Amino acid sequence: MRPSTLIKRQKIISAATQLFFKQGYPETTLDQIIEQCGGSKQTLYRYFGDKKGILNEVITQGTEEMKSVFQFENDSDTALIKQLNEFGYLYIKTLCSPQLLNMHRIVITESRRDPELAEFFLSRGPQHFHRILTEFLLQQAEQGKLNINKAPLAATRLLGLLKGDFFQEALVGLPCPSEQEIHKSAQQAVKFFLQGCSAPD
Amino acid sequence: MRPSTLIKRQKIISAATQLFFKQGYPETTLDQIIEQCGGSKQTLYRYFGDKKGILNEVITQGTEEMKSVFQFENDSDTALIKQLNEFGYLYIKTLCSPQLLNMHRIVITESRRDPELAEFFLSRGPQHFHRILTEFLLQQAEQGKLNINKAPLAATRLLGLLKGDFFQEALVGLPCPSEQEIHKSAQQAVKFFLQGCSAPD
DNA sequence: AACTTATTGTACTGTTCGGTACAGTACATA
DNA sequence: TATGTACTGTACCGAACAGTACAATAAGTT
Repeated sequence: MRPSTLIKRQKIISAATQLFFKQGYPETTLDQIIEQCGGSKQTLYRYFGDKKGILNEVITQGTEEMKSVFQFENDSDTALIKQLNEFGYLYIKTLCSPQLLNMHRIVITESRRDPELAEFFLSRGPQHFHRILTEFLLQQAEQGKLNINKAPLAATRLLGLLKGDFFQEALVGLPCPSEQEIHKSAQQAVKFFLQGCSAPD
Repeated sequence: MRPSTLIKRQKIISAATQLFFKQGYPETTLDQIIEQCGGSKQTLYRYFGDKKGILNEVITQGTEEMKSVFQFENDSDTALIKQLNEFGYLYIKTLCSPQLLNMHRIVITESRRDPELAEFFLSRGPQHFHRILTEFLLQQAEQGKLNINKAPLAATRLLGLLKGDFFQEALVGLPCPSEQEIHKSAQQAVKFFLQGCSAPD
């Protein structure tokens, strides 16, 4: 494969990503994609087979980017609550970002036709946050800083509290919360979470 | 308006509801609706104007039904935790029912074109639960059975915990939880909630 | 340069589907 | 039984759009 081919391929994906996330998947026509990135429809079919092939690539790359959003510091000096607050903030912010909201919407719609898409998206996107949070909580519990005996369940609790405030509303198109609101909401949810953890499961 | 007209109208709505919730809104054609309930396309346009007019009616009636799902007993003898457990169970069950999931999906997709649809659906559907829970919590707090000073926020917390386990996954098409799982999940969430309430906001 | 392979642009196909036109039929009311 | 209104069935229109055919052209390779 020529290097120019790879560049072109990436251009198509970028254009498609932009359009899918702005207008939605069924609303975006192949001609629009081409108009944006140049080239010919024929090329598009050569690279991706069909329209859904493009979508798969868009979701793949989109979720890939998400993974780099957050990592817990392995710094045992930083206070637990501070780390959780930071995590909560980034979680809400990411989940309510136009990009992830649109990906969610597309997956919700298209998963009917392609159930694998849903699992793929979930495990790479939202569940990624669950995994790293679980790992962190487990580690904190082992160090005696946190009183939980089922880390995955505890992670679900915290994520639920964090999602609770805005996610459902944002998904149906209500305006996203401001930075300040996200910060405040994350802090309150974390506080509530830690209080809830004070008794055994 | 003749009585037969009302019956016919209702038949169309029922057929549309069934098809929309089974296949989705864009996937359902007007001809399919007619095939199911008899009559003519012309009648359909006479009653509802266009396809979106049918959808509005479907959402209206669908949310209306939901309101009758749950009411707190005004029985101060029944234990708080028992009432919350029952509420939690019905909340998860309703939210993860095929009917409400499909309504959610449709609203998520269509709200782009019709933002009012989202607000309409939210306030009649999901936020209805928030309202009655808030009212109940307020009442319990006044009776000194619960230590909260911001009932709406507390309601958001509990609903977040309840949603947390299954909602996001169910929305993208993963299999719905069993009765048992819902029961267990509701109980655990309620317990966590009450623990979290033990400190002031 | 000669040759091969990848790419482009344009035009086209086939189909789906919301919406309309219209002629004919049931139905209610008087 | 006469008359106007509501309904039905069928056929059609027009637009949108995924996907294809193909001839012309650019880009690599030797």
